[in-house]
Amino acid sequence: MAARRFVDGEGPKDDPPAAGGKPRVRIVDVAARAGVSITTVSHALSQRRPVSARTREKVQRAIEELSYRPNEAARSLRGQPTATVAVIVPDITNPFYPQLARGMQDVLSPKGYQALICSSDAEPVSRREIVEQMIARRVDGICISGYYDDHADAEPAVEAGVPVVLFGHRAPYPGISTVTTDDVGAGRMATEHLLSRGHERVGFITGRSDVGPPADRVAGYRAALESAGIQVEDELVVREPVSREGGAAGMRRLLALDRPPQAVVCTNDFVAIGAMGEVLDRGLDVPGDVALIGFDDIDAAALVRPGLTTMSVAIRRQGQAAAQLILDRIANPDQPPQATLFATDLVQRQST
Amino acid sequence: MAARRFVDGEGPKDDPPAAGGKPRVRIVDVAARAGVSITTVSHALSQRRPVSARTREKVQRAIEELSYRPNEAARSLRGQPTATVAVIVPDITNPFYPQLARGMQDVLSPKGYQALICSSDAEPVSRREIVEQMIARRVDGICISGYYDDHADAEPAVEAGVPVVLFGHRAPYPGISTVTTDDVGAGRMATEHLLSRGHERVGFITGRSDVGPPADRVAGYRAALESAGIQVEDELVVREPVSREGGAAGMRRLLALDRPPQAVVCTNDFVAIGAMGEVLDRGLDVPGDVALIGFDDIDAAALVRPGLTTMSVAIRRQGQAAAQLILDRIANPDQPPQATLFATDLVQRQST
DNA sequence: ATGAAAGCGCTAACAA
DNA sequence: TTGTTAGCGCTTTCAT
Repeated sequence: MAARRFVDGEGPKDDPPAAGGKPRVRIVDVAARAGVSITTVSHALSQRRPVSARTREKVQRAIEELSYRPNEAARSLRGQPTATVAVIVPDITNPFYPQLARGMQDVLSPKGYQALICSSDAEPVSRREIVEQMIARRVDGICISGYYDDHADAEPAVEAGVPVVLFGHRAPYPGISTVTTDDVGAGRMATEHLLSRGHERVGFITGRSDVGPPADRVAGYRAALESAGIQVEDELVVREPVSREGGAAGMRRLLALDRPPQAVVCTNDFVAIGAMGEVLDRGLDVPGDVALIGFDDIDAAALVRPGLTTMSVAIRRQGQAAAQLILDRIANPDQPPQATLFATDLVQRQST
Repeated sequence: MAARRFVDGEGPKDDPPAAGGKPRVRIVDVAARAGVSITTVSHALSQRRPVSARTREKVQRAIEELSYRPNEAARSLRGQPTATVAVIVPDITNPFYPQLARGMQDVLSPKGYQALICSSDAEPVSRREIVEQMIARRVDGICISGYYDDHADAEPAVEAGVPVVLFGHRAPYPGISTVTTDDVGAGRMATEHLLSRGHERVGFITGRSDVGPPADRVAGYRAALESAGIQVEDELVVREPVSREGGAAGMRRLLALDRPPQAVVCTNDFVAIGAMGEVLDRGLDVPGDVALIGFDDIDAAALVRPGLTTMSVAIRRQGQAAAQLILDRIANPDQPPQATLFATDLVQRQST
């Protein structure tokens, strides 16, 4: 599907300011126009020292007439804060992260801060590289999300004295605040929900990693079964890629067992939706033959039919908390780092 | 204007770097450690003038030992490009835009550019404000997406000589390149698909706006009907909010007609999924009783059952094109702006 | 092949 | 209340 592409009408010399654009208006230009010194312009802007009403008025007008806008590079070179916070995510197309970013904006924007969202998905720029770049760009704070328990990438920020929040990390670390979901609790709650619906054989489709949220959720699952006096059977816990296809594959393996489970916990909603598809494709019923529960409450969880019961991680609220943590540390750098743990909510739909 | 960026009493304090973080390593530190001048360090880094192998070696080592990283603010103050491109989107939680951003990264990242994604959803920061802020931050290019045919917000960038691409705009404008979907063609193709399946009464659930993609898609729908010699009936075109709820509401209205349509075009996938839910909730069949087609091919379109037939806008590829356009103009600022029009693809699933 | 020094545009200490 | 001026850390002539 090649795009049809055509050159814009005419116009070799349509625009007089052919290339490059006009040279930018500087503070001296404003000062000259207003008939004052650059210091006065600077202070009229920052309000950091008294400026007579009449002078401020003149400066204001000059600024508008010239469309002046201070050069941020020069400002931050002088040590001014940039009023920006970097939000580093591993994959912008994973709907989880935009929600996180939105939550942060909920808090940052009213305070005059701009969130710069950086996605590290596209090589060759590594996450650490982005962190260092953001420090070099003088952001006032950094939120790093996505990989588990790896604070190495946050170190440059700590060293540079830039407030950092690690998202999804459990281990607090000197100088680093964390915001985390209680995944063990979530795994337990999901499993208990299934048990309470009368299912005794409960399976679990998880990822291939031994750490991070997927592993914690399995731990919660095991704990719930043990509390209920049910033997944990290894064959009921299958590992597959964390994706829709992985969910389908996992469900195929579970259904192929001699005694397949009546209910399955899936490590996230994509996996659950894939698993659901597999069940429905076989002419089986959800939740009649197999009940399903996922994690995250992505948009699609409410969109599929039957609606997917899921553990909601309130990601947006977590984003808000992360932003607040960063703001707090910007305001008070001496404050010790904090670890915030978020509980999850069961969102009951039709799949259980 | 942009003078005050902080809400009263909020924002970064003006106190000195009281705690946290060693002072940053500067180029002089590297020079001292390597026993050379800062000029040499600079050139060892930029390769802009020959440096003896031995000297470069020394400088390299000093840089590593000190973890030196050039201050970007100082660089861009000297007029250096920042190797960053701003991607401004209206709503980061709309899955359309992350795909766009990802497409841009596909192209930007291998060239060493970093995409800074800014979402304007959170008030009070307006889109224009973000554009100006990005210019002040000296990005090398800006991609603005989301609102229709409003190039006002792009003007500051044009004036500043910063390459801009407008996404989703049809009207080329002096100094501005555009990337657009052929929405009229898409509306026509969707409608023709339905007609070719034997449906004669085809409805349309659209948004409330008279401009932009939704309106264009309706125009294509009308054109297709006319080409087929079918009378366009106004009652078959209903306007509702562009959302899942809107889709359900629109479908209710269509089903309440004396002669309801056998097939319905929905202005996007959310609307279509809402409409689908309404049909299924009544015990009717999709596509047996009502065939449905949407636009955009969001993730959920493949996830729902029956799978939603939809017009795919290849958003990621459009992002790539937009990025390439920006890169081209960075490389050659005198080049006239271009307008790129993207055709759409029919993605056939089970809803038609 | 290497250095010294002049700014880039801004803020703030110091003067008036 | 306002102005003068010294840098912030870097790149880049212009010398050597």
